[in-house]
Amino acid sequence: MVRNPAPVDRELLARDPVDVAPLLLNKLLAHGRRVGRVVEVEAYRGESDPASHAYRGRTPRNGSMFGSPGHCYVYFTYGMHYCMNVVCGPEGEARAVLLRALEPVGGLEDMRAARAVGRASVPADEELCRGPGNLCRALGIDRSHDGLDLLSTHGNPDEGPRLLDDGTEPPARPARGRRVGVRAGENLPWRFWVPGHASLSRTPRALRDMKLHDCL
DNA sequence: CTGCCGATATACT
DNA sequence: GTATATCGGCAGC
Repeated sequence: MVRNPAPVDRELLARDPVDVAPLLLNKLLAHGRRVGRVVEVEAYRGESDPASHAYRGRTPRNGSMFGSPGHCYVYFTYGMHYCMNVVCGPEGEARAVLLRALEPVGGLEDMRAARAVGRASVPADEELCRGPGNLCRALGIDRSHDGLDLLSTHGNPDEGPRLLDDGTEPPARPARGRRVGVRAGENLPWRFWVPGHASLSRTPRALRDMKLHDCL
């Protein structure tokens, strides 16, 4: 039974991202009419994680990761892509969960239009939010949203990205494995996903086969 | 399906 | 100058 979507509980996020990450699976990310269900995430452990943007401390780019749980960290990378994180706890330790893939569930027309720009063809529905850069493109998320609170409307219900819970439970046994595209800390099993989902990000076969184990 | 390559801004050595 | 929490197009299965 699916309830009316409500903001994700901030207490859920105010913990270590390795614990929070699998609990974000099946939550919703909404931006205006565009809505996607989270199916793949990665945890980054701030200044104690060599793969984290916060490993060498605070900079103008990563400042929002040092903010409070429930806010977002949006960064620009490879000269052309935005990626989005949910800031976790403990407060001020720059820990966060990267959203890597969503299943499109609303506003598909707007997603297709956004993803078609500069491309030869419109992606298939299951590919619209497949990958951390693609999901930001599909939902229209960029650096202007960096640092915003994902759990509060601030009186503007139609402005900014939101993290919602419609009552769908996280998978009982999420898949777990190494993170994608990182060198430092490459063996840490801090990526979590919905097993077998059609909208998972494209990852090298080596990484998929390196799936360590299922958990929970 | 898989892998390789180039695009292109920003951070860091 | 080098690396990067990436992606699309294309070649070869």
